[in-house]
Amino acid sequence: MRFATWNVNSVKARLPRLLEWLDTTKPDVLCLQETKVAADGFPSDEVGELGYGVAAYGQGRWNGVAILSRVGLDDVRRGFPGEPGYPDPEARAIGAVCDGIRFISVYVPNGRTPDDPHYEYKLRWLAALRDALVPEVAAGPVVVTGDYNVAPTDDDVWDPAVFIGSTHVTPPERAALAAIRDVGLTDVVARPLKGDHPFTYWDYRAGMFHQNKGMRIDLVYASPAVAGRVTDAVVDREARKGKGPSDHAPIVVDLGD
DNA sequence: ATGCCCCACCCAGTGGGA
Repeated sequence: MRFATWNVNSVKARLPRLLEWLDTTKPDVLCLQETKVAADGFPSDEVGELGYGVAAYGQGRWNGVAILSRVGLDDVRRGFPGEPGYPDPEARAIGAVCDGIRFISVYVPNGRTPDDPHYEYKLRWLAALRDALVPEVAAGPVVVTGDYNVAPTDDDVWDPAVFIGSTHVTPPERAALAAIRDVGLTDVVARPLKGDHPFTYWDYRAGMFHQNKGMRIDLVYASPAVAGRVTDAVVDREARKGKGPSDHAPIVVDLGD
């Protein structure tokens, strides 16, 4: 099985790139984030022509997550028990069982700045996700993947000095990630196609991609039954090139039997 | 060259992203 995660930064703006990528990469399951579209506006027909079913959770202009699968989409769940809102619920998590594995596509709140109320919201959201994952990990194979908006270590940003005082690297955010791993999930670190760091995000501005000044903030957290099947994991930086890319690259993971 | 910000709102400039 091949699965992937991709923050597409608007599924409508990215549709030509998404369809081309699906046609060449052929993942069985794709977890999407920042679809930025209500569920009834999702381009289900277009991806359906490539053989994919869709489970989408969207709210319009902001956020939005989805799972595409050509190996089934069972027991779809939007959000999770105890998920906080700001104050209303936001479309940041969707789960479904595909070929025996529960995939959960997550778009963690950005946090903005450490003194912003959105930062505290981000920490509450991560803590609630951790609690909600305990029974999921006990229930069966699970993959929790998406845009976590946290760089797990200083090696996961292009220059730690630049990020002092910023979100994405603070000890409480990293502790929240560690607490999620501690429920029994492994960080499946992808290999980079270029350079030493498997960055997944590069700012559109100032030629950051071309200088490989990126961050590893898109993560694949897998339970032991899945992590033990991983034969390859790669950041597809080719998808960050060319005309009209997302600012995030997909991560593609292959599983053996 | 991989090549120097983009998205949705909806037409103009604004808020959000990380």
